[in-house]
Parts: sequence; structure tokens; C-alpha cells
Amino acid sequence: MPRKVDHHERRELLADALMRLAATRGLEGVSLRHVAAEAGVSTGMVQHYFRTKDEMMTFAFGMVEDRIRARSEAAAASAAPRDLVRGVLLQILPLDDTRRLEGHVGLAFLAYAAVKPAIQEGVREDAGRMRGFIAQQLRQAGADGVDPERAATGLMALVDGLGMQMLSRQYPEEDAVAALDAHLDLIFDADHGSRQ
Amino acid sequence: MPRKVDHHERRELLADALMRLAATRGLEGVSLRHVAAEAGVSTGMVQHYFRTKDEMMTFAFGMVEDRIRARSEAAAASAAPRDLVRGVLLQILPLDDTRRLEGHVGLAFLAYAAVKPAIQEGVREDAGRMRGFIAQQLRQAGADGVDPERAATGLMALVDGLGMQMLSRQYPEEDAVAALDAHLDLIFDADHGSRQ
DNA sequence: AAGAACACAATACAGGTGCAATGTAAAGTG
DNA sequence: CACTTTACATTGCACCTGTATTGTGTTCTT
Repeated sequence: MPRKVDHHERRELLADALMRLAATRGLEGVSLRHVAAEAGVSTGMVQHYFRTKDEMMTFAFGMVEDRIRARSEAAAASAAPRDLVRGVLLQILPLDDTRRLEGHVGLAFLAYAAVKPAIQEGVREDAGRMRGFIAQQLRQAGADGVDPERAATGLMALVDGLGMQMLSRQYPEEDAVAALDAHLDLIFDADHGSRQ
Repeated sequence: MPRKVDHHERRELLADALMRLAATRGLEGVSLRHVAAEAGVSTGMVQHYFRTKDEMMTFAFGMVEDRIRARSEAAAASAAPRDLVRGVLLQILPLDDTRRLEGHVGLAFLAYAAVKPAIQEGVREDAGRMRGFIAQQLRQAGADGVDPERAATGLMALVDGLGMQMLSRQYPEEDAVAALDAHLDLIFDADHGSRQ
């Protein structure tokens, strides 16, 4: 075998360029040539690492998922269940430039996947895993008044919705975090008369 | 003036075709020619009623907003504040074919608007109006333990998130409605020790 | 040294895109 | 009646798209 090149590294380089494009010009601004230009390489090279455009898109979105998951696992180091859940969910909100970028790609890709059933399965799987994790934490925290599965679904939806609205710049970051905290308050204090 | 044609009606006819396309092939499947073909007219006619593609897209999304608002106002006939809020929010969830269609268009357009600041303002305005309405209802309902504005933000985000996840077919309709109801339970029963 | 395996680069191509220009028929107005 | 305004339809154009093909170095193996 000839020159040794780290395939995965190259693909990430290209996917990073794709993300930058998607965040600024939208998914319609993503083409092989644009990605190549943004990455400063030839379109031939892009074709060399991704046989088709769909392959490139799928890889890029998978990368976003992986990064969110990696950060979530890092955030899962906290001890207290509530802080843990909060920390994990905060990884989804676009609170800095990196996550804003990811948010744009995620949103664009979700719209993209909404009409491509083949891709939907991966999304569903990944979201399901995270939902299960949150539910498990809620169970361990013993939030009495709520059904863990249901609450986890609500939390994930809330964060997704908040993130989406933040991307349209509907309100400042603090309001989104405050809304999440308020929701967490409701869940973790839902003792409903269990005090005497 | 010659032949009298209801401009708005024609535009809605074309926008309906656009929605059908966006829901099945995604926003990238929306082109002047495709819309024309779907509506059964010539591309020249499409150009006649929309000078530019952006104008067409903006009109279509505005139509979705109008329809949701119209249904919401109809649903606002209920007396009890909680049922009223619930009824309004349910208009956003894609619980039937019509709303599923609208949901797809809404999602696609939100991703579209995320990179076009000029369009964002309209979205922000519309969402803000609805958020204000919800907050007002919460205030009237006298849900003691919660800040109305914050709770309204949370509710809107929750419903948006639920709707988005439903479009990716992450879980059945009932689960989404159940999650909404669970959230409403938390808000309307948040008396937090206000009982003695 | 020979040759294969690889990493690109360049180019070509068929098809789709938004949009502009132009044409035509009908309906209204004077 | 002539004339203007409107409602389309047709066509053309320059550009961009994804992909296939081919070419060219470079490196590793044998």
C-alpha cells in the first residue's frame, strides 16, 4: 500500500467544511464543489473520500451526533442526578459557537431526514438511546410524581425545541436555560402533596 | 382591467402544491418547474404570480403560519384556560395529515430561515405573539408556582420539539400528547407548598 | 527494478436550476 | 371600434449540479 493517510481524519476535515457551509448558507449551499472550496481541496478529493453526496451528508450528521454524545458522556461525570441530566441536556443547546454550528447542521439534517426514511432510523435510534439514559437517571433520582419515560420524552422535546428556537434567534440564551431550569424544577419537585 | 382572477386564491393553489412537494421530497425538491407540474400549470404561470422563488417560499410559509393561527383562534373558544392552552398547542402538533404536511413545511422552512436573517424576523414576530397569548392565559389561570412568561416559552419549545420528533417518527402520536399533558399537569398543579 | 496500490487532480457530461424575454389570447375600458 | 391591461405559455440562456472517466504522480511491496 502506498502513502499512508488517515481516512477518518480526512473525512472529518471535509465534514467540518460542510458544517461551516450548512451553518452559513444552509443545506442547499452544500455541494461537492463548495465543500471542496471551503476545505481548500479539489472536488476530486471530495469524491475520493465520499463516493456519493448522500454518503458525505450522512457522515457529517453522524459526526455531529458523535460529538454531542462525547460531550454528554463527559458531562455525565457529575454526581447529582439533576445536575447530570441538566449537564447532558445543555450539550444539545446551542450555547456557544461550536454548538451553534452543530445545531444548524442538526436542524438542516433533520429536515433533510424528514423525507428520507432510510436515514430516519439512525436518528430515531440515537435519540432513543439518549431518552433511555435520561429516563434511567430520573428513575434513580426518584422523582416521585412523574413517569420517567414520559418526563424524559418531554425533556428531550423541550431541549430540541429550545435549541431550534434559539437558532431562529427568538430569544436570548439565558431565557432558554431558564426555561430548562424551570422545567427541571417542576420535575424534581413534583412531590404533589407527598409533604404533609 | 381584463380577466378578473383572485390573485390570493391562485397563490394559495400554488403554495398548496409547494407544500405537497416539500412534505414528500423535501425543500430541495421544490423548484419552479416542480411546483408548476404538481399544480398542473405552466412554469410561466408560477413566475407570473411569484416574481422570485424566495417570494414563493415566503408566501407558502406565511400561509402555514396563518392556518395554524386560524385553527388556534378557533380552538380558543374553550372556556377553561387549561383546555384552551392545550387546544391551541395541539394545533401545532402534526396529529393528522393536514398538520403533518404543515409540519414538514414548517420544519423545512425553519431550517431555511435559520440562515436567512431577513426571514427570521417574521418567524420571531409570529412566535412571540403566540407566546404572549399563552403567557396571558397562564396568568389568568393563576398557576401560582410558575412564571407565566417562562412557562409559555417552555410550552412552545416543548410542542415544537415534540412536533419535530414526530416528523422523524420517533414515537407514536399518543406519546407526544401524553408528554404535553404531563407537562400541563406540572404547570397547573405547581402549587409548591401553597397548600398549608 | 517492476509493478501494483493508492491519493488525488482535471475534465467532460447530461441534466436541472432560476430567471428573462417574448408571444398570444382574452377581457376590460374609452 | 381601437387600445390597453392582464393572464398566462413558450422558449432560451447562463449557470450549477452530481457523477463518471481518465490521467498523474507517489509510495509500498516484491
